[in-house]
Amino acid sequence: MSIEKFQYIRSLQAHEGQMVTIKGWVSNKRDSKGLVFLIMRDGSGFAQCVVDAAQVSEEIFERAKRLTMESSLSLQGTVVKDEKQIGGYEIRVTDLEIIQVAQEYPIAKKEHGVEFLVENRHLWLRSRKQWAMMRVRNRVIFAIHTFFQQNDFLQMDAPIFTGNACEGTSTLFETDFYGRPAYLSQSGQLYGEALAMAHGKIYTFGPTFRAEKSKTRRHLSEFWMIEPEMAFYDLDMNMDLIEAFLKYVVQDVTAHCKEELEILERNTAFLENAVALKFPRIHYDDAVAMIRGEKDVDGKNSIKLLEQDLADIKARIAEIEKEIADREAKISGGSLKQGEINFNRNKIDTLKNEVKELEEKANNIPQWLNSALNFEHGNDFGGSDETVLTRMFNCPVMVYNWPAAVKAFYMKRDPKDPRYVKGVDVLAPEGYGEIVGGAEREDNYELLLERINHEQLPVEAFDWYLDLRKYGTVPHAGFGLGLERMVMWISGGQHIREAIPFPRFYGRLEP
RNA sequence: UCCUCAAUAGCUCAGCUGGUUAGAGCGACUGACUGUUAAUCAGUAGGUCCCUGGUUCGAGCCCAGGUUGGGGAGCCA
Repeated sequence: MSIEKFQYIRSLQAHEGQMVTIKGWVSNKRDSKGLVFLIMRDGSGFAQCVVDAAQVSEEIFERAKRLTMESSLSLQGTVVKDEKQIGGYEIRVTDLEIIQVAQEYPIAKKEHGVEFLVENRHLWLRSRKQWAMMRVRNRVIFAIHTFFQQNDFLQMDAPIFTGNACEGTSTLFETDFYGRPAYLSQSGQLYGEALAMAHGKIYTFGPTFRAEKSKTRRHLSEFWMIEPEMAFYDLDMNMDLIEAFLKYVVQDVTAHCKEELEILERNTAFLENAVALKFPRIHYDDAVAMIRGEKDVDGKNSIKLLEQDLADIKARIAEIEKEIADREAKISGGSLKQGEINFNRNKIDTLKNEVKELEEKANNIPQWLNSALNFEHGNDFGGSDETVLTRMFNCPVMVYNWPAAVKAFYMKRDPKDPRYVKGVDVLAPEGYGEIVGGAEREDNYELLLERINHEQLPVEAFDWYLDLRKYGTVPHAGFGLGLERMVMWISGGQHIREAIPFPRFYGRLEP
């Protein structure tokens, strides 16, 4: 594009040795008598810009000195290669215009608490890790569209206002629709099925809403879901598609977001290995046996692994506590310089936080163990059961053929054993939980009607949906992917609220 | 809704067994320093100890109730 008369940090490489104009913000600053080091960010990346009193006029040097964190400016300078720098290049400044000297910026370089950061989400988004996370999200979205478009899927949108609860289970947000109650959609799937009967292969990509009072790092009240629906697909084809799709997205993101994943300190070797493996497909019955520890996988036992994890965490806590005590002894020893004392204090702060998190984990594991050991065949998996199961694998696992009682009415019965439905859940490794839920749909009018009645759902609300089984019904299948959970897994983040620009969850409506 | 942990300076935290005027680091501000990578060094300002009630000669600390937040369960992507 030739609209801009300035350059972006991302493209500095192409301008080595040349004069460039950069417009952006001060993300950090260090100065001494004759030098000011500005870490500039311009949205495309970060770069150190050096203002040398010997090289610029007194006025320009004074301007550089006046800059505060997050001040906005435009500067010119020469691009110089410097391996030590973030992007590999730095800028020797020759001219500098201040756009605004920012007021005291609330987000400091030091660690902050979660609540403070979420409260300042509109500013937090500027910091390096959040910047990287949003770029990963962007690439995930792009890869999803690319995959489906290249495979002849049409993107079609489902409505957000709905008159009925599609699954009737989860809690819905109620709104007023011209005097009638309407609900914010919790899935576009039923509409996706109608669209698949018109276009063959489609996918929806839109926001969904769940009024669950969940307070965990895996839940949001508003999140984005991708729901493909394919005519003439059965469960096996569905699973083939899910596997190919997930692998494509992961490979595309790891190939195109190297810098971002590095900033996020993501272990990409794990991801690359995960998508090189064939995703295990496990029958529900086998999964239950594995969770209970009755069935080993490659010599690994779920219960023993969990017990080992607990022991490891406890050992780690003891280790950290010893380090904290050592550092405290050093500080009170009195022979340290101020700088060393500060360094040790900061280190102790970080270590204490780590202990806090480990202790929370250690508190939860016994409950998880209990839940795994006493898991009853026929139940749905809880969050901890998923973790217990996926802990044994280094890639996503697919659990298929679920007990009909715990799954939605629209899932097709397995003709070989009608106690089960042809549904599949894909569980991400490393504790990220369920990222995909899918199924072959019930395509028989009578059986579907029977299920709707059995679940005591209002039949009249499903008239149009039942129509799909009257006018040329065909076998079909589809699935739903939670965008933020996918972003979380790929980026290795700790909390789903970091995977969406402005998270909405229980108790959080601003900013 | 349940279990569990927490709330002290703008931020992250310390504050011992209940005892006089509540501390540190970071950030901000002033100054020193030619290459820093969370720079360093000296100094200055900055407090409704979440709220209400109680116990006590005396409460940041103990008790009761509440509010807000973290983690988990349930539910789910």
